[in-house]
Amino acid sequence: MQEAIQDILKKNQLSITGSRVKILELFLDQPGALAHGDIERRTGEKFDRVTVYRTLQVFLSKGIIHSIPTADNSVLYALCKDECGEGHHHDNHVHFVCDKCGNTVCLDEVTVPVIRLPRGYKSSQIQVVVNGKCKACSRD
Amino acid sequence: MQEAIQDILKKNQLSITGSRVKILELFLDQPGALAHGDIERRTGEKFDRVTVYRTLQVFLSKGIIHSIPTADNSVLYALCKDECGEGHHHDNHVHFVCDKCGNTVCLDEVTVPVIRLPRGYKSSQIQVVVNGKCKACSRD
DNA sequence: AAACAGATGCAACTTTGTTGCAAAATAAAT
DNA sequence: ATTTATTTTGCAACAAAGTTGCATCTGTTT
Ligand SMILES: [Mn+2]
Ligand SMILES: [Mn+2]
Ligand SMILES: [Zn+2]
Ligand SMILES: [Zn+2]
Repeated sequence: MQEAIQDILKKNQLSITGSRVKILELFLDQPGALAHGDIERRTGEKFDRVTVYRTLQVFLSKGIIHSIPTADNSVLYALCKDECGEGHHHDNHVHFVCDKCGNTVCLDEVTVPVIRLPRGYKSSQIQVVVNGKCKACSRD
Repeated sequence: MQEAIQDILKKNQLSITGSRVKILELFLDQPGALAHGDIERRTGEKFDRVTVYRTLQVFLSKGIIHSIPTADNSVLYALCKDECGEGHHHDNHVHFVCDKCGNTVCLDEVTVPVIRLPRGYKSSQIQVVVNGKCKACSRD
């Protein structure tokens, strides 16, 4: 685990620091997406708010995490599983937001569909966010 | 024009006030989506910021406008063209954000596709946001 | 161990959004 | 047309979210 984290940081030419290790750990420890606030809480406010912002920005620009748009316009982040790198993200999967438990997850196995646009429009990226009940919540 | 606006407000049992008329006018005057900030600017800061927030909230709850999630998590609003009403929105169309001119539009003729979810997931709503170049911007 | 580059924390600030309340405007009743 | 009742508005104060500059500290390289 600690090794995997150090690998990720080294591969992206980032120095290994407390906040980066801890925040990466949070992402690797659970399957879903995290909001800035979640991270502050789960680190026990050990790091300055500004440091968390900057760490997320660096991870984002390096292609370690990607951001997820949601219907209520809160900012969520999740680990990139494909081979994303500095500048080029390929996270063309669908995101799912559970209305009951609030969790947001990447559905890596569900790729975004082709959208037929009207004449003249050129698409560069497509974001699909599905709301509903997740596996756990639709059982009961 | 003024009549159409009054009709909309009456139909939704809203009193006819300066801010509501002016803000509806803005939406009717142009084809795209508007952010809160756009509205403040285009009204020439004639109305209090709080009034604009409350007006948008009322319009949203009445089904006069709908909100659009974007990749950069800014909040946009656009007129509902279908028959949306208090509580029930049916804005199942794709949204397009132009990376060049920044405009966001409703592609009313492009309906959101069916998404096959993994076993156990139940969907209640699907948001599709396409980025790229709009008709005007892809010409040059 | 020393030197350098980069990351952190702090303070100060901006932007965005919310709430309570008195004053003003609108709608309804007389 | 006036009065009354109901909404809406603007203001002030606040809270939350995000940004920037700068001095200090930490990690990396030699
Ligand atoms: Mn994802
Ligand atoms: Mn729309
Ligand atoms: Zn759930
Ligand atoms: Zn354009």
